[in-house]
Amino acid sequence: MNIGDVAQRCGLPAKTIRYYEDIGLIEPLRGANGYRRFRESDLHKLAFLGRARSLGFSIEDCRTLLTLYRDRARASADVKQVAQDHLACIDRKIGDLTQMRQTLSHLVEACAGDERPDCPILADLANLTQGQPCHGQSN
Amino acid sequence: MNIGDVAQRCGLPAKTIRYYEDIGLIEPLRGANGYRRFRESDLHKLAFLGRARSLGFSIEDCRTLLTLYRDRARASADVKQVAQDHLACIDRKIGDLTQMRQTLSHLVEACAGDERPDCPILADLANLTQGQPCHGQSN
DNA sequence: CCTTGACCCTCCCTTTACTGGAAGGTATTG
DNA sequence: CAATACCTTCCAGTAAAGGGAGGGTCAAGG
Repeated sequence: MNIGDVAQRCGLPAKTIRYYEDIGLIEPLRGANGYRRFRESDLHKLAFLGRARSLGFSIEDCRTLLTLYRDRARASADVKQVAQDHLACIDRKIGDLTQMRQTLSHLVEACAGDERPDCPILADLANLTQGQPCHGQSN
Repeated sequence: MNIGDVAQRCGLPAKTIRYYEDIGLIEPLRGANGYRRFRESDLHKLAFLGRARSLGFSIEDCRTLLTLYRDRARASADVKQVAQDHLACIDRKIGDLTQMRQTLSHLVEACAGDERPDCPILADLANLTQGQPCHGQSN
């Protein structure tokens, strides 16, 4: 299989597949013409990677997960650890974003949004010493 | 004021302040020795930037917001638009992360986390065609 | 006067996970 | 045999800085 077909089948852009080879996540064979030749196992790995990435795992996490996947003697605890760490990371991000969202939505609601220049959003950005908003805790 | 004092006062690393000058967000003066010399107005701008960045605005948004801030003839509608777009962006991110979180937390809960190799997390990553998880909708 | 240490300067590399494009080789189709 | 659609590598760029090298400057102390 050439890269185009693989891209089609696993839903990853060809560029990304080449990149994954570059960084050593996959090792497709090469034909006499220099084209990459993908086996089913490569396709499988790429699907694994695509799925892991879509769950937000970093490339390094993906590398670890692939290794664990290949390792028949793995402990599921190791996999779980990776996933839990990532979950914690996601929770942190959600928390940060939720904070921002709250502050921002208050400000947006308070803004008239007309032709006049007065704007509580700008006022908030301008007046506050970092980390001390006027309506609660900031970040 | 030298960059160190400014960094102290506005809570941004000196590196970041230099970077903001590089990309044209601020224009501190220069002393005869080549050192940057910051006015109060620069400090003010930097505080503004720090606050805007902490709310998750992109650098380009910050540039726009600073321009609007400086423009006494602005319409608050323009500011509101920027903020609303950003809010929508945040909501999208929260949505994506929440999706991931849900799938991932299910998987983590289902994983024994012991020394045995069997792992529903790996099974999920390996078995699924992209976008079709076994327990509901994926992404 | 000289040195020491704390500043400051610029410049370049690194990060994450790709994406885009140029320049060129190959395979297929008409 | 040409056009088109593949494929190849390499280089550059993205966001928003962070790290560190190599070197200039400033204030204080001996």
